[in-house]
Amino acid sequence: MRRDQEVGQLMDIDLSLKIDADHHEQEGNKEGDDQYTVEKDDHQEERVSSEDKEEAGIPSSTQREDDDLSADFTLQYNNSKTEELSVLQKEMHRMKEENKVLRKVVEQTMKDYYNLQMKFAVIQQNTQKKDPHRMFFSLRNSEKAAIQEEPNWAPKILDMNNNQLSPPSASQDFFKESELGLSLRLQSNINQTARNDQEEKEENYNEESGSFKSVQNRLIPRNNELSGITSHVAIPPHNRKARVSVRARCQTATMNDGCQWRKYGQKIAKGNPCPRAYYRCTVAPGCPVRKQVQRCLEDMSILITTYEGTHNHPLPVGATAMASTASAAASFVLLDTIKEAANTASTVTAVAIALVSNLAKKQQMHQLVLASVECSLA
DNA sequence: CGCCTTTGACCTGCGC
DNA sequence: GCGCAGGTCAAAGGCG
Repeated sequence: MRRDQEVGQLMDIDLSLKIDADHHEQEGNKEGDDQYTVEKDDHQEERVSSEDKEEAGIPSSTQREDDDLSADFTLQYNNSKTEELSVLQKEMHRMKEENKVLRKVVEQTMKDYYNLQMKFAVIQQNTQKKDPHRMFFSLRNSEKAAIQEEPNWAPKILDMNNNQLSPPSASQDFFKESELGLSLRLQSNINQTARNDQEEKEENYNEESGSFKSVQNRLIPRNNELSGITSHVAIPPHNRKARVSVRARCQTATMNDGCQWRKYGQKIAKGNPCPRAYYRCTVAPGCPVRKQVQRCLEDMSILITTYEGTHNHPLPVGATAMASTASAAASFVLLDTIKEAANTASTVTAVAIALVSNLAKKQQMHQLVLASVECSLA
């Protein structure tokens, strides 16, 4: 019901976008017409002025020189007006072309949205069949890929969800174009009964062990597959601290997430020569939030940041603004535990999204941030 | 001087 | 119980 409202809101947004685009086009045409009208008016005025001059019937015998000058002036005036008219007509033509392009973009966006809606419905049905507590959704901001991948897109995601790993081909297909892609997933591990028990035990074991390596191993394929943002939030069983890990391309030692951190330790983890740094939140005294930062073994440019705990203070402005994204995403889901986990992940999710946003602004889409958010058990 | 990083020691949980 | 690995503590030193 609430998701329907969200979808409805999205639809409203898209519809308004279309309306706006249409409106713009109309406005553009109207503006063009207006310009044309103005031009016609100018011409009429011009003609009227000429006629007025002719009708004025000024004596010609003694003022031939003045008449010649006046004729030259009128000729120049007409030439400049003609040039101006042609420039304006070109401008109008250009604007019409621009409107066509914009219209296509809007139509593409609408198609994209419609496809996403269909996919969401399919995913919803599948997840409800498999496990009523496992929610899953994906949002994408793209113009072409969604339509191109239409037939197999949702099943791929579901396979990825169930098997943790997905075929490499899926990764290339998923974002084969260097476009901005956003993918956000919420997943509940509570009362999981769909899969066989052994598989569940193994997965829970990996998560419960708190092993960074296990988390990392699960994340690598997923992020290779998504050249955008991947947020994966797994809700721990009751009375467990949510742990959120983020993968992002970052050249600096640590990601700026809006909070203030104090380093309190460093370790060489087994299986990764890169040292793991331990940080504690120092925004407020006694804040229990900690984070671990480590370079990815497979790709040193990727920084893996793992957050643990919930802030006992309001987030700084930068972090708060970014935090809204995951919280909004969490509102899709009714389970409070999922919301809680999303709030835990909110800052880091938002950081990744902000990074992507900045890169997009700078038109550096080929350097898309790879980010992944995952809640595992503490 | 206060805050931060570094780093070795210590604690804890888990598997065997 | 022992060993291993992850996580934390706290002293020492650096920096502004």
